[in-house]
This record gives sequence, C-alpha cells and structure tokens, in this order.
Amino acid sequence: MSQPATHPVELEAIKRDQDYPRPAVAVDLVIFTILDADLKVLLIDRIGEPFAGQPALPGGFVRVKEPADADNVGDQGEDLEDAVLRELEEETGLPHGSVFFEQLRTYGKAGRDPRMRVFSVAHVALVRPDLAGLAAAGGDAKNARWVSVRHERPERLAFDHDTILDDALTYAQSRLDTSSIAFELVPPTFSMTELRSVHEVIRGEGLDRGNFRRRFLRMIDDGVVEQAPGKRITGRKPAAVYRFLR
Amino acid sequence: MSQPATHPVELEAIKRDQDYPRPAVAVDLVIFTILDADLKVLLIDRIGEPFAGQPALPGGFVRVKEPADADNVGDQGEDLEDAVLRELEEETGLPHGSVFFEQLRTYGKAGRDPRMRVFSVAHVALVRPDLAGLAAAGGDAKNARWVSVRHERPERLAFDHDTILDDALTYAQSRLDTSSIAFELVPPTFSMTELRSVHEVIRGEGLDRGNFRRRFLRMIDDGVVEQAPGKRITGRKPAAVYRFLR
DNA sequence: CCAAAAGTGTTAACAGTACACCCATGG
DNA sequence: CCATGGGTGTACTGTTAACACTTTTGG
Repeated sequence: MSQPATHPVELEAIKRDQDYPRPAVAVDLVIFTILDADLKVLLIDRIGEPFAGQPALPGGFVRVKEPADADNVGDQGEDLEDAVLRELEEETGLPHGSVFFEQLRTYGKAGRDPRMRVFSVAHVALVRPDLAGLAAAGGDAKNARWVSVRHERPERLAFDHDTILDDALTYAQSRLDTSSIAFELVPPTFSMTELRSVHEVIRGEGLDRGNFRRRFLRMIDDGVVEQAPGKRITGRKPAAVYRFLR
Repeated sequence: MSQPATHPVELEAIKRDQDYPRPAVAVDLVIFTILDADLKVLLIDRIGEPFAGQPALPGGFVRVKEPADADNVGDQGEDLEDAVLRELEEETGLPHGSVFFEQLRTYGKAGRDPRMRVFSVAHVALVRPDLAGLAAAGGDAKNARWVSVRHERPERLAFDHDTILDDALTYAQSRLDTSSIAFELVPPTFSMTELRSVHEVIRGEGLDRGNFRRRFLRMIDDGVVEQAPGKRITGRKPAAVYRFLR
C-alpha cells in the first residue's frame, strides 16, 4: 500500500466506471437428468461463430438495461436468477419452477470467448426423469439433446465448457450427501432402489443395498422422507414408495 | 420450446450482443484473519456515493479491455483471478501469492448497486495471522481495518454485503473439515492448539482437546502434516510444532 | 420352481463424544 | 506449589462396510 494523501483509489475507480469498456455476463447451464439408469447432460450444437457446429452447454446473456436515471430508478434488467429461469425454459421447454438449479461458479478468464469479454455464471440444473422426456423434444437448429456424460461425451465442447462440465459433475457428487439434490432426480414418489440408483449413477459406482436402506430409514426417522400410499410395481416384487418432505 | 424454422435464437443473441447495454463486473472480497483468538474481517469505509461513509467489503471492478480486433486478438484485459490478486494486494498490501483465496459465488440481483448494473463475484480470502499485522496498516481515507465478525460487526454494510459476509462465514465453516483452509490461518509452523483455535474460532464453539488431538494424529498418519523441528514456547509447557504438507 | 429384486440381520472396524488423569513449565 | 496448558487413556456410542439370509413376486 503506498497511497498519497488524496483519494487516488477512488478517483481511479470513478475513472474506470466511466471509461473502461464493459464486459458481457452470460449464464451457462449444466442440465442433468437420469434416463435409463445413466447420467445425461443437455447439449446443443453451436450455430454461429465461434465454435460453429461444435457441441456446447446451453446458455445465454443476461438481459441488462441502461443505468437508472432519475425517472427510471431500479430497472436494470432481469435478475441473475431470472436469466437462469428464462434460459431453462427456453432450452428445456419445461415451465418455471419445475426445474431445480443452483449456482456453480463464475468463469472469467480473458479470452474464453474470442468475440468479446464474457463472464459466465455457470449453474447446475436437475430435471426429474419423468419430465425429461418432454424436454428437448423439438428438433430445432440447435439440436438440443440428452447426452450420456460417461458413455457418449463429445471429445471437445465449445469455449471452456469441458471444464465447466467437469466441475459440475464434481459439484453434484460432493453435494449428494449434504443436500437434497438426489430428490430432484426422482419422480415425486419413488422407491428406495430408485433413489439409490440416482446416487449410484452420480457417484459412478454401486452402493450396498442394505447399507443404503439403513441410511434411508434414518431419513424417515429424521422426517426427511415419508412413506407414500401405493407400491411401485416393476415386474418383480413390488416396492414401497416414499415422498420427499421439502 | 416453440421456435420457427430459421434461427431466431441465434439472431436474437447477435442482436443482444450488439444492442443491449453492458453491465460491470466487480470482485468483492471477504478477507478473514484471526487475531487475539477472534475471527476478523477486513472492512473499509465507502468514500463516494452510494452508501458514502458506510462500512463495506473491499472490492473493485475487473479491468476489461475492448473487444479484440484483427491485430489485437486475445487482449481482453485481466483474468478474474488476476483482478482478485490485484485487489488483494491493494487492500492488504501483502505480496501476490501470500494470501489464499477461493471464489464464493456471484451476486447479480438487479438494483444491488443503484448506479448501474453490477455483478459481483465474491471471494473468500484468508490471511495468516503472522502477516495480518502488516496488512491494512496504512490509515488512508478508506480506513481499512480488521473488525471482529462476532463482537464488533457493524449494524449494516453497504450494498448486499451483509448477505455476502453471512454466506462467506457459512462457507468457511462448511469447508473446515473438507479442505485445507484451516492451515491458511496459522503460521507456517504451528502447534496443535493453534490449529484447534482456528477451528474453534471459525465454528464459534469450543472443541475437546483430546478428540481434536486424535483427529490431528490421523492427519499425520495420512501425510497431511508432519512434525517440524523446535517447540512453541508460550509461557507454559512448550508444545510440539507441525507443518502442513501442501 | 427359479431368477430377481425387496426386505432384514449380523458382525467387525472405525470414528465421534465425553470424560478423567498425569506431566511439564513459569511464575 | 500451583495454575495452566500439553499430552494421554478410556469407556460408550454411533456409523460405516461387507456380506449373508429370507421373502415376494412374475414368468
């Protein structure tokens, strides 16, 4: 710290505010679902440059409005979260609120988008498998599709989306036991095996039935889940179904 | 999803890129240290409007350059991380690399800065107590100072910095047992009690000496720490000192 | 009746909790 | 010699992990 007596830091800051060029801020989405006991991510194909034709994570720019003036205080455009909700609906076709999401982190390396300076606030979204069929059905030019993360992941995604996808996967794994994200990947009522399958697919390894069952029973004791009426009839012995208590 | 046959999404994006106003991107820093067995955060006083004179977290805008043109491809300004390093040095006076930091999350509600649309990428930084004395010594206009998070926290911080500070504290607590952050808050060599004190101060509650010791011994077994030569002589019985193996 | 998945039990190892006790040191 | 904190032991409880057994169903 070697600042003269005046306020050079603040003067500098004011100068920056007015003179420096502005970046763009985008949201990128890592939208997971589970289909056929396999973890899938929603990918699109890029249409324009750069990376035209390459697979990429869906996303878009946050819609920002002009700085507030006297008679227009406070309208600075959409909230970051609203941008996510808007993009989620655009990409999946699913209604607001039916898709769970959390912020992952922000990627801000210079040059990550060659067109201009873009900060991307990445989010992880989870689509229940009973809704995933509805999503991404439209075969528009972007070719939105579910891709198996482990078995048909493309060589190379556009921008730094490979890194983002890796981080998202690590994030989901680390939050499996400390959050309720697993419940976002099962239907409203589910059997123990269905929930266990979610854990297995995200962790990428099998789990002991008996041990998972005891953890599950503790969740019932703790009031996290409760048994729901009915049974899941899936060819073999019918299983009890449960429901998550938000 | 109801897109006509052409590429309206991409056209829309191009239009936005050119026509929509741009936001600013800032980094805000929650800089923690431990002094006198008390968790401290570095606060400044705001100089200009808005919130002039109010305490706030230190931070500043990321320096962005004009979009690349033909002979200037790739110079889009500083990386997000570089902005953090620069601000950390400006605010603490400590050299690059001597302060640990991690990204917390991004705050992007419209109106959070009344001047203009600002996205703030908040970071948590940890200053070793043996360096904290050097930091923030200069009594410049911003009045940077260490403030006890639990005992002298101001009523109200500028912007949404109250939320950011709360989130940072929760983050530090949640990462105590699953990361090496505790080692960033002790000198290069430290006694068991010094490390335990870090845990206690961040968690806000006492820990059993014997139990902490056993966890510590496991860390030695796991090769996370090793004993260092010398003893810590602190008035009472000298304690063995250890060093963290990155 | 048989394969497959549901549902249950058993055991050893390990980790967390709450103590109690002795030891070394500086004042 | 005593208060303080370092260093150690221990008994209890809870959790994890591996695995074996029984039950219920559809084909």
